[in-house]
Amino acid sequence: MPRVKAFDETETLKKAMELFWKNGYHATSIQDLVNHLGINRASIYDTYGGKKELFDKAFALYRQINTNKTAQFLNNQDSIKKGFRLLFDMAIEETISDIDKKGCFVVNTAAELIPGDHEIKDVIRGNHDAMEETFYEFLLKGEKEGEIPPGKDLHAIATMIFTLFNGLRIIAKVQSNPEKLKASVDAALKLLD
Amino acid sequence: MPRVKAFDETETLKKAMELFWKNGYHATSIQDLVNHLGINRASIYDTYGGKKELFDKAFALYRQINTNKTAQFLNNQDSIKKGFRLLFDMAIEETISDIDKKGCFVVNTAAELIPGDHEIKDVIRGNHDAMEETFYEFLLKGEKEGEIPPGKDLHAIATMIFTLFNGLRIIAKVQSNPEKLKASVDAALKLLD
DNA sequence: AATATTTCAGAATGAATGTTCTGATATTCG
DNA sequence: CGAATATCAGAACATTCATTCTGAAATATT
Repeated sequence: MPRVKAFDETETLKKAMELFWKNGYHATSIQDLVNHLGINRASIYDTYGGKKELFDKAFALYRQINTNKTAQFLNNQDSIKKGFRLLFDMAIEETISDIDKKGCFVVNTAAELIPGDHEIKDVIRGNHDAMEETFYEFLLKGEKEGEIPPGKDLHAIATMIFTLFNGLRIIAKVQSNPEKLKASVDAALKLLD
Repeated sequence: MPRVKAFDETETLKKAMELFWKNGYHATSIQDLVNHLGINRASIYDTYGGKKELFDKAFALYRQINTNKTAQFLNNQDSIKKGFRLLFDMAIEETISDIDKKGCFVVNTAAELIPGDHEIKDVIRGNHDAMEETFYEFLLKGEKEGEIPPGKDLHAIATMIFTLFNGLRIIAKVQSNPEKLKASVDAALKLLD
């Protein structure tokens, strides 16, 4: 019977994710992947297909981890305003303290591969919709529980918060002062008063 | 005496700008440039240096055009809120109606070349600072003229508006419904009431 | 007309790219 | 053990890449 698979497929995929996340699709070569994944060149092709297939799988893994983590984090928050502030502060700190300045993989990919890649647009829009829905549900909960006064356009606010979130991930790649960004988040969250 | 230069250096640079803007740095090859600029391969090297030098010059041209255009536009606006709304609506429409979905060259470049390119970060931060200062001055004028009530943290609001602006340029690459984004801008501008 | 310089088309170069192949080694199960 | 499969190192391949070179044609000034 066969020799069993020696490396953890998901674990190795995570390494590929890190590399694509950091350098983007085009600037990551198969040789880079061979060097960092720790598995053989042929095994990459056997296990994941080609470079594009590997990227797609790594990108899907990121989205899954990211959306789950965000939804789960917000679900554990009592206060809506505090919850958003914490979520944003974490994102800011994450990018600013990251030596690699990876930012957000989804944002990076949208910027790099649209319009060149024809299928990625729908994938990313799906991710956006899911994130925005999470934000909206969270806002709705705040309205029901009385933390957010009634009568606000929560859909528009959810879109605006998500858009701001995307902007932060870009700006944080360049901005070294987290306090500046946090102050802008505070300003935005006044909309919930 | 010599044959005089036959092509307009800036005009050709604009074509290079369009190409890099659309496809990014890595996905644009010298061959692509030869095809689109309409000048000879050797002339590219003679006139602009190599690929990276050409990119840097094209990127600088974009930033110059863009910051000037923005400052000039805001200076011609009477109402602060209307001015921002118009600016944002224009940016949204520009990206959504663009077949090439180029978005914003600065945002794209930040996403693609940070952290790989060591010098681009400072260049982009400089651009951010200039844009944010323009926004702040515009807000300050609104406060002085009484359109914006006093006591607001205009620096934080300028950062927040600029961050939102960046987010819009990314989201608009994926979002086909401009009204959704405009509604989120309206929500954000309530901060100025 | 003679000269100097630009621009040209396209070949040449050498390195890097993604992908496939070869053959050896390791490991599992019957 | 023997058969089957995974993994390996590294060669092989065809393509693309950025860059440089060659030599001819075009155009300006003297």
